[in-house]
Amino acid sequence: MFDRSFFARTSVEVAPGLLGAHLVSGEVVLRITEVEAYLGVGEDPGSHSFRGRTNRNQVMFGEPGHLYTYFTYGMHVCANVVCSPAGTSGGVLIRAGEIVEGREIAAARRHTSRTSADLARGPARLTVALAITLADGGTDLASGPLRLELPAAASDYESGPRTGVSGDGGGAEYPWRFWIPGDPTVSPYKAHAPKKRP
DNA sequence: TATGCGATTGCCT
DNA sequence: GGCAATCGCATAG
Repeated sequence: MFDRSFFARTSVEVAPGLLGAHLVSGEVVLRITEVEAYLGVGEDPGSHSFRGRTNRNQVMFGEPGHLYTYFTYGMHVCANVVCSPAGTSGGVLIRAGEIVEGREIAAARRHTSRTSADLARGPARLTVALAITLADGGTDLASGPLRLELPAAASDYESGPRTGVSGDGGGAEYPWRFWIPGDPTVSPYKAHAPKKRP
């Protein structure tokens, strides 16, 4: 099932509802176990859209329920689901999940992972496992080979500070990381490296 | 135009 | 546990 209006709310409201959802990419299906919410213009210093619309983040200002992809650290692609109504911005970063179908295909793409839990544990790892690239940015996740299927029932979840978000006024104080408790595919929490104090 | 760093990962010690 | 890899984006000048 896919309900567009589900995504037309703030990313913090949407994020826990994505736990247990299936992200389908061709033959490979991911069960989402960990996400992070990023809000919009002027609301969230950790968000790519904090300073307004740019060429990179423009899809976050479009129709909710689409895919926002970005390139980082010179080598990695991460995937978000666009939230909040068109004209406003926000997104939910898919941080980790369990491959529930097409495990052999995903493992072939992820030749460095040794265990099945490692296949899609981490935002850049799961895009490799699902073969999601920058070219998939803007895709409508309602239908097609790359799509999102919402869970029938809400999952239990825990929340805490986001990973990789700087602590000094960067929005690390907000508990906008959500995960399914006890799931082995949830990435271990790692606080952002503190900046040097002169 | 120049420069610093990031919503990370994997290899090295 | 520590750090290199690697380049697009945003900010400063």
